[in-house]
Amino acid sequence: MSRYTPSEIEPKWQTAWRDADVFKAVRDPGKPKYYVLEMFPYPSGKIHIGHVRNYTMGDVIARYKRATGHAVLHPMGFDAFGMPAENAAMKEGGHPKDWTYNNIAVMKDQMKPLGFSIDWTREFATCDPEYYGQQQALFLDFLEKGLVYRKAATVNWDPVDMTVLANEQVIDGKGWRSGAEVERRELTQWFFKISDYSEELLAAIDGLDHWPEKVKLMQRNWIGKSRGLQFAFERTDGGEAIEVYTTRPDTLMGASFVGISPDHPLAKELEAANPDVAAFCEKARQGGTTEEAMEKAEKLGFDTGLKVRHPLNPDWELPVWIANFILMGYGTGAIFACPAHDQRDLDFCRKYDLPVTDTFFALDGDSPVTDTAFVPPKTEKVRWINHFAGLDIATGQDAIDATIAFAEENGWGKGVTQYRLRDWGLSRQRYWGCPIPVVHCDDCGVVPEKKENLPIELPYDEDGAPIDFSVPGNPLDRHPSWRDCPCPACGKPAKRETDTMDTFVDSSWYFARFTAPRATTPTDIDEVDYWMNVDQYIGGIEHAILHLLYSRFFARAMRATGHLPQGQEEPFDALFTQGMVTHAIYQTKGAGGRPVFHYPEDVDLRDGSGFLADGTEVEIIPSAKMSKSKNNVVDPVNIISAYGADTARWFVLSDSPPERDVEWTASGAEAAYKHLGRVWSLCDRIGAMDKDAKGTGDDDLLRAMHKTIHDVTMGIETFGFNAAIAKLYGFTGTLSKSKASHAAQREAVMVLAQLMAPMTPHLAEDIWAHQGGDGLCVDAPWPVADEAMLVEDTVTLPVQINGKRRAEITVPKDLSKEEVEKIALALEAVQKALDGKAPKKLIVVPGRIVNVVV
RNA sequence: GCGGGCGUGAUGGAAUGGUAGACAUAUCGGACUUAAAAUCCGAAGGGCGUAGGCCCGUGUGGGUUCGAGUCCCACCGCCCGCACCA
Repeated sequence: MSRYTPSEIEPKWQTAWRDADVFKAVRDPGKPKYYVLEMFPYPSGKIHIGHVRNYTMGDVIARYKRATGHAVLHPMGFDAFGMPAENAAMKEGGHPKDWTYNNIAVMKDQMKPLGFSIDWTREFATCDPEYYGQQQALFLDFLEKGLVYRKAATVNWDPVDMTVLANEQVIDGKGWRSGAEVERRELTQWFFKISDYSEELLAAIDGLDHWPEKVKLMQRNWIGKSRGLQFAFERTDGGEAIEVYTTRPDTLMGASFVGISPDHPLAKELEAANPDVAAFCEKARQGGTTEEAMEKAEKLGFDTGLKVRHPLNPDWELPVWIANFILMGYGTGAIFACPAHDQRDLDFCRKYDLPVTDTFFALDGDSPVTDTAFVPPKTEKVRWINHFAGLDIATGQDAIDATIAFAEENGWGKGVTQYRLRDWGLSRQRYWGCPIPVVHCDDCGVVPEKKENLPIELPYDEDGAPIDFSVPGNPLDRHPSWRDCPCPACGKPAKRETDTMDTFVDSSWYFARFTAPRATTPTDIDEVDYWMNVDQYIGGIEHAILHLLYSRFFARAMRATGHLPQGQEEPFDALFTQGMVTHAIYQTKGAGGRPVFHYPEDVDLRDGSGFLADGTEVEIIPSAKMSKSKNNVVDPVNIISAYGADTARWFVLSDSPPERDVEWTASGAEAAYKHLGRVWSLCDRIGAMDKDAKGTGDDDLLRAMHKTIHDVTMGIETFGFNAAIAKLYGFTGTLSKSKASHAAQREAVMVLAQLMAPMTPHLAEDIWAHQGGDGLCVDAPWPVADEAMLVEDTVTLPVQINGKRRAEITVPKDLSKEEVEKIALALEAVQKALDGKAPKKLIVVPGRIVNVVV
């Protein structure tokens, strides 16, 4: 052995691990269990360098936990349903199923050379009938428990593609694929009753001690709990009173008008009777339901001519308007407006010339502004100028609480808790998804499919003819025979539900399925009881809300239906959100000033500038997200063939903290490769030494080794992979300069191999074998730092004068404070500073520092 | 608008309130070489000084402390999330 050749050693050790079956997850009552999971990939057909970083982090944890005596579960699968497969079929022909399984095969071929410690026997794809059949069983259990229901809902409808679009698929009010103006349509859809758990999902966030604060906050905001007052405005015409909800009941004395949503029952009633109202509501409903669309929408109002009475003063009449900015889905779909203390209401009132009261709140010692609405802060002291009978002065939240109490006492309103969280609409008018296992029968209505008929499989073809995916709409809907089936209740001919489930459903319970992937029920209680929860979950911040919230809901719904034991309703004990791998963009200006993007291999980097072959300087935009159109994508396959998996793994962990983005640079990858080569030659050199060679500095080397064990262990435990790698660089340097005995150097290099093993497992294994280690490195227990070796006999203390370092002294580690003081005071620099006077103060922190205050 | 996070050399970044800039990249110098590459050794925050050394320095300003990159307050800048939610 003389050269580091990853292309030889990596396959060799992967074979050795496979032959020894070392990564099979085995329940072992004698060991603590550890379940580490990375968010599983969508099988796009190519692994991305971001996947490499994600799975490498998980692999470091998994290998480390294995070495520290845990029974580890580290599985992998594919989140395989979804639109890209259908889009590919539409564009290029072929079948979504073939496309998906081909991609899975290709991606596995790309992942396996990376040497992850994955138990591949547990692999599944969510499009396997075996998996989605169990998902259908879960659905039926949820249905029975009342956790799934059908209702009419407003959705984004693409009239050309004839499908519902998710909000993200609506761009500027148009369908992202067809370009057609999106309509809002009432459709009967299936919903998960996630709102049943609003309070529980919110409250339990407090217990997620090992989740990023940022993610917890995003979830709290998403659930959006608010406390307010609900009450009714009586109509002067004696019609049904209008219920409104407000979080600022304290502004009631400034009410100007009552507004209702165009989707409010009253608006619909008026619409039927009056074409003008109908025309307005039609206009108001236009545009998508996206935030973007609503942001741009102009505020529109329509005076219904109706009047209501103020609850505190029957003589005070307010007009009723229909306004496009009022959402039917929040509160009661009706509001009262207080222009003095709400900017949006003020804008509306000015536009339509509605009454505006004086402000009646003021900050203490501060006069309210008159041209813009003054929003009384909830948290600060506010003086309440006008007041209700019996209520005088209140401050902030107290004013709100007082008004609610006042309304309840007087019987005209009640305190209500609202959540922003909506029930989860799961119906998709798509082929490539999990069929919803229900049947529509003319006599029996909506009937659940019998469990023994599961899985309800997607039809591959149309009774022998290929399915035509180029026709818009859902192929299931026009399938000649798949729809037809007997009613599970009465046996008469009936029709299947043709909607499929949102793909987020698939990823909401896969973590539980990994514990028993071949079970004939959704979960095996013994297995989930042993392996769940996921001890460490790792993935991108982009899933901070939906995927994680849905999974938390699913765990609760699975608990309610007996698929998870009590106490496992929070599936992820610890969550880590990793940053992206970025790459610089190299661009020049082309015709018409349009940017032209250049591939990294076409750019010559010198002194921080980049040049093309013809000498043109390129503009370098650092740290950009990788994008095909910007020509800055790094393909892991190329990296592995050039440098090997260990280099790729080492590099994506080095330099940047794992939660932050890391910029891929050619020089950085090159440096990682060189370093691994140096470690290799070091091992080679030590292997060639005379076995009985004596040397000097054994103690120093072994102390450095134990310090490194300590630091690297801490680094891995705290996700400080970049810092752990820096320590390993340092220790490699120490070892390469060491003149210690062969025995000491051999010990050091074997520990080095073990410490590097989670990051660069193949290299570690090879060093281990070369030095004659027992068995496989992967089976060796993690080295333990000897506490005694971490403490030096002598310590070097900095001596500060007034907090600035001026000298240092080297003293025995347990020298008394008094002795240290004496030595410090005797220093020339200290004597000079003291100038014959006694120090004002003398601080000695043993083993740390001396500070002389003059 | 609301909420959160982050500002450290040329660059990515280290640093339980205790020697700021570990480690790495880029740069420069040296060794080896006919030469280059590779490899190895070394320098390097800024300023002043021949030197011993001194002064300044973690976005800006203040505060707490013997001591602040780290804690507190205000401001500036950047990034992210949410948002017609009544």
